[in-house]
Amino acid sequence: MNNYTQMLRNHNLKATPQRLAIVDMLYMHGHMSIDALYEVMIKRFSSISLATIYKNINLMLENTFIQEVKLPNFKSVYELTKESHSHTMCEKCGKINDINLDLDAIVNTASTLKNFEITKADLVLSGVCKNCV
Amino acid sequence: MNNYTQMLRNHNLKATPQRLAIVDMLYMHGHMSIDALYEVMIKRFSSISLATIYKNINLMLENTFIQEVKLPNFKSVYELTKESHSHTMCEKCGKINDINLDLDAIVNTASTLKNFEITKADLVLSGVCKNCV
DNA sequence: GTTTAAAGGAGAAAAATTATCTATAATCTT
DNA sequence: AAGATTATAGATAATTTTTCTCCTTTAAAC
Ligand SMILES: [Mn+2]
Ligand SMILES: [Mn+2]
Ligand SMILES: [Zn+2]
Ligand SMILES: [Zn+2]
Repeated sequence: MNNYTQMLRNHNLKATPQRLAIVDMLYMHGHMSIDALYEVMIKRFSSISLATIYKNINLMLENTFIQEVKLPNFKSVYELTKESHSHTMCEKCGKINDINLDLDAIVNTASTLKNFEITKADLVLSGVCKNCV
Repeated sequence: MNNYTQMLRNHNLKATPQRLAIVDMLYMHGHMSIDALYEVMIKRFSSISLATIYKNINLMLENTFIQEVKLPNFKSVYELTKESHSHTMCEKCGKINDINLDLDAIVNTASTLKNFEITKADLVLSGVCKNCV
C-alpha cells in the first residue's frame, strides 16, 4: 500500500485507481485546471467520465485534501494541500509557481486596522517570468 | 450630462440607461456579483436581459472600467476600477471590504527571489469581521 | 469469498455564459 | 433639430460548465 493510498484513506476517501491517478497528476504537475486534469486522466483511463473528475475534485476540496487557487483572468487550478503559500503567475506563459512569503506583518496590520480576525491570506502575484521577458 | 456618462464615453461606451444604472449600483454597493447586480437591475428595468448584464460586465472589464475580484469559495464580484487595493472578506456574513495595504516590500522580495517582473498583486484576506465574532 | 457501502461511467439535467438576430436608442453629421 | 449611422437591448437559441441520476462495478471490511 503506497503513500497516496494511505493519504486518501486518512481523509475518508477510498483509494480508487482514478483517485490515485488524480493525486499523482497533481503531485507531478503541481497546479492543474479541471480541463488539464481531464486531458491527462483520459490518457490513463480512456473511458473516465468528466463527472468523475468533478466529483473527486469537489470531494477532495471538502476534505481539504486539495486546494483551489483562483487566478485573475484564468480558470481555477487545483493543488495538493500543503503549507500555506502564495503564488506567482506569468501572464505570458501561464506558468504558476509557489512562493513562500512572510505575510505576518501585513496580516497583523490589516487585522488591527479593520478589527478583523484573519484566518487566511490568498495572494497571487501576476507578471512576467524570467523565461518570458 | 452627468459624471458617469462622461466616464463611460471616455471608455468608448455609449451611456445607456442600463449602463448608467450598473455604474450607479456598483458605486453604491461597492462589490457585486453578477446575480446581485441582476437582482437590483431587474427592479429598475423590469425587462432587462441577463445577457445585457453579462455583455456589459465583459465590455467594462475589457475597457478596465471595472475590475473582477475573485474570492475563495464564493462567486466573483465586480467593482469600479480604482487605485490598486486589497480586500477582506468575512466568511460569516460575506461582507467584502477594501483595504489599503503597502505590499511593496513583499512584491520586491518576491520579484528578486524569483526573478519575476510583477505587475499586479491580488490579495484577499478571509476571516471574521468585527460584527460576526 | 461474501457483504456492503462507496465510487465510476453514461448520459440527462441544470446552471452559467455567450452568440444571434432585430428593433430601438444613442451619438454623429449636417 | 432632423436624419443618418452605429452600437446596444432584449428575446431567444446555443454553447459551455457543472451537477445529478441511475445502474454497474469495485474497494474495503469481515
Ligand atoms: Mn501552490
Ligand atoms: Mn475593492
Ligand atoms: Zn512566462
Ligand atoms: Zn461578518
